[in-house]
Amino acid sequence: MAKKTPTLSNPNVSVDCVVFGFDGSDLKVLLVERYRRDNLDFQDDTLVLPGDLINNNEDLNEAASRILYDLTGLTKIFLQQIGAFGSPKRLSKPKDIAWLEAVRMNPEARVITIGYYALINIKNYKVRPSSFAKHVVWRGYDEVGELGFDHNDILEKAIHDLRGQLYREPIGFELLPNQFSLHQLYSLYNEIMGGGIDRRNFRRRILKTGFLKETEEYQEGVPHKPARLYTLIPEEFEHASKNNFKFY
Amino acid sequence: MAKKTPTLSNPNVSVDCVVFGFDGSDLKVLLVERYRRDNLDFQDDTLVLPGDLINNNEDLNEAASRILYDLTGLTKIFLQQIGAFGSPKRLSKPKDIAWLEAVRMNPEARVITIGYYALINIKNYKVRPSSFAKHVVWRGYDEVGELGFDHNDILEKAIHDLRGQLYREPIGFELLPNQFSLHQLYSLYNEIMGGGIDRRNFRRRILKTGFLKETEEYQEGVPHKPARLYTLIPEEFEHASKNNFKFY
DNA sequence: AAACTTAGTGTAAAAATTACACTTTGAAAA
DNA sequence: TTTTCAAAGTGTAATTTTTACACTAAGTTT
Repeated sequence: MAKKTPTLSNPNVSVDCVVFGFDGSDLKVLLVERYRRDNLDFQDDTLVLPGDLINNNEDLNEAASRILYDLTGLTKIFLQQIGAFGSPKRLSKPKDIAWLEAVRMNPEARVITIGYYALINIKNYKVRPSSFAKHVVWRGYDEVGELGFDHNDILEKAIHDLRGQLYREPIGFELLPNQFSLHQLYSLYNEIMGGGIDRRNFRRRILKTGFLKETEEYQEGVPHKPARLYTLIPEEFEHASKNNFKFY
Repeated sequence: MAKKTPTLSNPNVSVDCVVFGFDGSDLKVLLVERYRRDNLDFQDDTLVLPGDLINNNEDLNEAASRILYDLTGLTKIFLQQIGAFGSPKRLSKPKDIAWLEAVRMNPEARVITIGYYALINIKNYKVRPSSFAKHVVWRGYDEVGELGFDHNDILEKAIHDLRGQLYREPIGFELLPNQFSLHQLYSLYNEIMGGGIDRRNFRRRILKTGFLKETEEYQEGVPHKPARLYTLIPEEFEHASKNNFKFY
């Protein structure tokens, strides 16, 4: 049996990323059409989370960063590990098997995957002229249908952890532009949490935390009273992130 | 190169368990002396968390359960995954390398490990007459020194997650006998949280949750007023576990 | 019988949370 | 230029939750 050229990638461990974006009103997830590395025309029109086998010399977070860089061209993305998914049956749907056989060197290998979620500002994202590019799609969180592999499980865990973390750490700003209105921030929280947050109380609370600074800038081009824009004060933000701070 | 007999275990993925126990006043962790599977006299007197490579046909939780069963003889242990640890350098201390070379089929293999924590009632645990037995030791959480591999990182993440979970889910009863006094429960919470909980307020709050039922039993053999014993009401407990309940 | 140890109970003050409605501002339409 | 529209922005009272804190009760040991 001719030995294939050695690869750096580890056949047993992959990383999959749930990339959340926010367009001002809806929480979105970045999905890719399953494709074939050496034949971009091959596809089985199944949507999956972006992911890849890890390389043997690379840390798990590095692998996730690499995947996100390939996908978006962005570096320094907010990343959070959500755990390992390792059911022996996680790759056993017929279409999944067919895809693995078409693409992987060891299609029968046991693969456990490490899930991550990432938060990115959707405006910073541009389709890259990379191999991924034409297969990428944003989907509203509520419109994500059945994904390949066990990726619906990973997505579910991601939203669960995101919600939990949003409650007690001041994350979520990664999803917004550098300057944002309180309404944008409110919409973000309200959307991720599934609604029900009082607008006025939210405003009071978030200002009381002290990690927002008002700027002298205002919204432009809106057909109503323009809202003041705010920025994050990084030091206060960091401080609040420790000391098991509870925001909401 | 002669091929070794095929093994079921996957060379790239392991599971390590932080086993917490409670003796009534101190939080303890179960550690094992690093040993050699085929030569129990071999040991390098380094303490590590109990763990093992996973088998290819086994789920991650199953692997953790298997390890805990081998170690304690207990089944149905409360288990919580805390995530994957995958630094390429995690097995690179000289002593770690020496041990791997003595024990593993592929000592140079990249191994990522999935961490778990487990809660067990220390009274139910008896040293098993197994290969593990003579290498097992309970250590007070505060007295755990330097462990092999990256196991101090895993321990740290475990206590962090345990504390977080204790705040918002009614776990921790696994560490106590079936019937327990409120003082025992209080001590447990106070110890895990690192102190500072008001005894009277704790009592009021935990009773208000409604998942404790008072029994007609009392402590015996204590040199003071005996405390009433309580049990958990499983249904209420389950109900509270969902609905992102916040206890403390 | 006295001393000791832990069990068990209540309340008042402070802080946090909730619910809720009207005025302001700028752009667009009439 | 006036009117309309849409979102920005602001305050308070009632309720609930949290906190801090000290004494009495009951059983065992001396």
